[in-house]
Amino acid sequence: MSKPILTGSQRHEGAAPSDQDIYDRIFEAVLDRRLRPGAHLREASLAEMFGVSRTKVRQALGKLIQAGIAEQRPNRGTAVAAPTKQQTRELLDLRAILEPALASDLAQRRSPAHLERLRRHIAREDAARSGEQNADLIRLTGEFHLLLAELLGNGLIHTLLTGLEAKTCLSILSYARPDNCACLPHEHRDILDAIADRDGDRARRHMALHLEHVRAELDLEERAPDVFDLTAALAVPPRRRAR
Amino acid sequence: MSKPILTGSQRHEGAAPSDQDIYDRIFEAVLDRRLRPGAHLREASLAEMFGVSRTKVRQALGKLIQAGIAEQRPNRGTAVAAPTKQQTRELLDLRAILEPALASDLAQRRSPAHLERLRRHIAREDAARSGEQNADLIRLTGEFHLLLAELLGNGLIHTLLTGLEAKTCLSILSYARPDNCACLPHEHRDILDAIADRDGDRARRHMALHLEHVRAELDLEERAPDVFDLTAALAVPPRRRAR
DNA sequence: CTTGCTCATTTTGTATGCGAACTCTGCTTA
DNA sequence: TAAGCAGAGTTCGCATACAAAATGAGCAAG
Repeated sequence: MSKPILTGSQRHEGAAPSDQDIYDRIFEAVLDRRLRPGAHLREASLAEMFGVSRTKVRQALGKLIQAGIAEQRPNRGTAVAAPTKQQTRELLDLRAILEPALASDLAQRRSPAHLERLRRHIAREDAARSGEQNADLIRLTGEFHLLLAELLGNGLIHTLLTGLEAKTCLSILSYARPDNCACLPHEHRDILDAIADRDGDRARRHMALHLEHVRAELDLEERAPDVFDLTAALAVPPRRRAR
Repeated sequence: MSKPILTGSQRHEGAAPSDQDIYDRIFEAVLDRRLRPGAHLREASLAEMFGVSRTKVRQALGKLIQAGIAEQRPNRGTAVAAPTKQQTRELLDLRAILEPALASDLAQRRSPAHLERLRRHIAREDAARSGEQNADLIRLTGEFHLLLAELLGNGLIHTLLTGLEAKTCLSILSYARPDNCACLPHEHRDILDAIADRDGDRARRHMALHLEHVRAELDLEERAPDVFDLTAALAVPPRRRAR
């Protein structure tokens, strides 16, 4: 029964974190790619880290499972979800439907304040890219998509997209090709320019193209697992564990 | 400590229901509009009904809250969510983005088996309509939209749409105009016909039109609540309680 | 050297108990 | 008559306790 390692909520230093706080902390860790697919979420460890009982941790884990961020195997605990290739395709299909439409909508109803926030965001992306701050860059490129939803003012879509972004992180960690480069630097800017011009169709096309490139950087082929040579089959583990 | 009133899971008569079973039961009740917005979900009652402890009920409620189907007020328990007009507009905006695209996609890749299932479903809708089985009709018209997602074979979208459908039920119960008629009978058939013709654009347009009609049947105006006459303000309660 | 078994340890799943917050009812007081 | 207060009763929030299941180590047998 040692002191909690992590501080409580953001508000009061001494307040016990709520289950939502625990949920958010784990969620953020997934977004920042510090938690990899398959990572085991042991209840006792989390309870000690946050300074609460397992009951609260369990509620947070239940919500993560509900959101598709974590997976539960009976009597074997909870782990960060490891999406299949099929699930990854479904995820990208959904984003390909949603986000081009969002970009188009925003282009048509944007305000100068919207534009200013988008410009500031892309400036931060550029700064992180030139400064070689890779962790920041990864986070910022994800948040660009969330910013579009936020500027649209639709909280439901923003929440939905936040979950999709987290799942996308897990898919990327699972299936990124070894030679993957980060997002092409100009793609977010192309979308911004189209929005600035109030050109909905162009914004839609650039977003669709951008998402296609994300997909192209993943290896989503369903290879036939007809390998009887155990050594060859198991020599290269499919990136489950943390390095 | 009486015997559970509701039977356990669908599988084994004597098995204790899991939290997912409890979640599903409440979810179905929302879809069937037997649970109205604001209905109180008392933990002890549910625990007794399902023959489990409050702990499991609490997990199910936590997931319902996460899904946006239930709302929690601190120290005052959990209730079925009562969406605001703003949330209802956001919900319909999202469906207006998603579902026309789904209809279009399905039209382009449909198989004869798909068509057969859609036809059978609409036949059941017609039967319920002519037989005056209103409860069945309401359920079936909702399930039509889920069937499209199911036929597309995208489990993520199907899950998403199931949640949106439940929220739509809650919005309809909250804001349906008093003179609302049910869905126009031909609209689902129009969508089916366009899919049968592999006409993606027509399917998209009919779905968009259908969703606009759903929205038109709701009263989503934000009236200024500047009413100081309490009698007039409270004489017509905004349909919270069960009739 | 491998395979199969047993037992201690760890981890999860569920129920129960206790304290805190809220609601409701009835009494007091102006 | 209406407002305010106090008490009991109810319901929720959380931690703890205990039972069931799985993991891993160690040992014995083939």
